[in-house]
Amino acid sequence: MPHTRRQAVTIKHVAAEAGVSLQTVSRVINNEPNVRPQVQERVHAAVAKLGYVPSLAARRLGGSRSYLILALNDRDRTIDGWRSGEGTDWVDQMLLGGMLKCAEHGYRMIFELVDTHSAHVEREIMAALSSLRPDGVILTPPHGDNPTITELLTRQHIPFARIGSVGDGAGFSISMDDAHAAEVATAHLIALGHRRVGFITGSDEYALSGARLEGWRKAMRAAGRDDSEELIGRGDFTFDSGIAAATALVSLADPATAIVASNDQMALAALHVAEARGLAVPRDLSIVSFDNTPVARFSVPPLTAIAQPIAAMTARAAELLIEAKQGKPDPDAPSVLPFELVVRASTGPCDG
Amino acid sequence: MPHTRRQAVTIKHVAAEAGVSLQTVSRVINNEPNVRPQVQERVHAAVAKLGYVPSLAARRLGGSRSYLILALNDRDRTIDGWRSGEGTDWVDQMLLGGMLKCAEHGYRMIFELVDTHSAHVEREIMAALSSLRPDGVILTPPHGDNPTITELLTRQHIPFARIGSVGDGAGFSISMDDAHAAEVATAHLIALGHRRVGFITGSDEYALSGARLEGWRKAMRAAGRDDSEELIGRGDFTFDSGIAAATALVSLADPATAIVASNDQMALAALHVAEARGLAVPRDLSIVSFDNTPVARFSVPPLTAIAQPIAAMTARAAELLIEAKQGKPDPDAPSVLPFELVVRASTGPCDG
DNA sequence: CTGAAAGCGCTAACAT
DNA sequence: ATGTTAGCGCTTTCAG
Repeated sequence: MPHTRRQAVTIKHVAAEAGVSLQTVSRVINNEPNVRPQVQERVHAAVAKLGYVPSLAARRLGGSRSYLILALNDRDRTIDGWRSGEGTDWVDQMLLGGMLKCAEHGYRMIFELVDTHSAHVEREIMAALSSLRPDGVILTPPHGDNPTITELLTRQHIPFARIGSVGDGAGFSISMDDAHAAEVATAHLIALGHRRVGFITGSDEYALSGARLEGWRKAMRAAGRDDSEELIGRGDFTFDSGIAAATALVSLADPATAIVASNDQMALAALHVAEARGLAVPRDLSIVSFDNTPVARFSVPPLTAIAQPIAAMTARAAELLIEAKQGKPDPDAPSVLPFELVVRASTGPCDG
Repeated sequence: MPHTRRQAVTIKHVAAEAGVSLQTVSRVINNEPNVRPQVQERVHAAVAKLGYVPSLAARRLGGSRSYLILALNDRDRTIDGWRSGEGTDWVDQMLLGGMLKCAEHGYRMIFELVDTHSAHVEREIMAALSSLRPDGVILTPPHGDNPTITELLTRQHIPFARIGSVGDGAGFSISMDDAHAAEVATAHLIALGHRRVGFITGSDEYALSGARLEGWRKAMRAAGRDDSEELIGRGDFTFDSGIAAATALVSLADPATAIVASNDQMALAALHVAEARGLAVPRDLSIVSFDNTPVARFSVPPLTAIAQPIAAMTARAAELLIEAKQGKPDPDAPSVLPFELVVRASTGPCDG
């Protein structure tokens, strides 16, 4: 095995080639001021000629930046999604938005799974922070709502972005308007003539669950419809909880003719309940879901759904974190990105 | 902004706490010999007490290992998959297998997109190598079959693994038995009574495309069936190419009653052609696909498919690369991992 | 079995 | 506007 310890071409080689000092090369590659255009030119030429690319490790060790953004996802949920092979593409959309945005700025995104529920969250995260020293951290739901995590990051003075977490507090809040999305979904059903629109909530562990419920309430009230508790099914994002909630909603004395489910899995459960009960979708029961994961388009019928801008949110998160390290002032408002209601075949006029 | 340059707890602190030299701590955390159990004990205690975790950057800079495995995927194909939102979960399965295996060994997997077709592949890859100095590289199809890439890595003396690339040559070859899988898929159809089984190939850019075709041939011949050119549709993994190929196969004077498609997209195209022609699936046309991405289970009818062990292959790749750095001898045979034929509703008895 | 010294490639702080 | 110096936190030599 050859000596792989030494790097082929280092800043020294570039400095020699351009006939300047190390420092000047460093200044040029970091776009710092106080270098004459002519010297810049020469350095750039040397860089190109030698194919020089700075060592991430050396930059991190010598300087105050690591050029690393750490994305933290929930371990169990993520692994379950992967194992199921059902195409929950949260991670893919994050990579699409986050990795590409990082690359634009010469940063890299590193992906890590941590267990929100574990007593060792702190230790797990501290280990990642110590090892990597990332310039910023992206928290995905439900991590952004976990005070143990946000406080740890605050204490460590590491900038972080909370995706899908709407409360204010430390860190950038990046979300879509969940309440408004639920309102739009519900209004869509009301406009189709539905009077009894049920709602299936997500897990309380997620702040957005409450926001979505509020949106449904607002739309129902605005239309003068009943928004009493019996129309609210308590779910936790799992298929099974969707079955229970949907069953209750269609079993009411005055049953729901439409359901808004807080994610695709629970909407699929509603579809399943409809079939078991001999209810045609959308004729007898209309369904709208949240998330718009790939299954939404392949179910029978395909689901009308609220699409979350996951890629856009992650890209924005990366951007804010990178700018924060560059000393740009924080934005004065939370970033709220546009969602989309994708209308498919699971919603139709009320038959009742 | 506080001074974030200094690490909270370094090897020095551990050494002081344990009353030994830096070196001894280093030996202990790297499981090197020549440390008395008693001293090890003390060091471990100090590590635990202080919550010490070594800095990746410093390890890479000081030593000869980076504890980084770089996974290289095809840029266009990957981004298209993400944007389409159709749930191609190649990347997820890679992360499932690769990230978790890396984590087991204290390594990290970094994910990077490079454009196989670009004239700048070399530059793109060299940039990643210079910046990261990974201990190993995982090439996914079609990178493993691209000599520009494999030669570059060989020249740089960086261990690499080729996933889904069967030729021998430098680097670990990790694959499933594509030929045998095609044979099993074809035999499944023959056993159902099909005589005219068509085959839709993948792009020639992928070595596995040829292997799959050979498997089909072998099964057809073994059963005494016609394996002439007219039963072979040339595809390139795209939906459109699948439409053309499937159309030709069902339009033969003696039409195919079953089709093996080299991926799910082309199988969906065959499904589409069947519907347009008024052919019921599986009654009039049976279809088997390769890949078993999430769409395969959500199509109507769901597709019988060959499932690739992507997670297992990536895990194996990571394992071999890590062992290579640790000086373990290379395995004498390529790693061939088991595939699975998942039987769903798109295949049935021949009606002809 | 253990320790001391040197240096990895870069940036920060301080000259000039 | 540029160069010099001193580390960053670790591993690799080399001495004991």
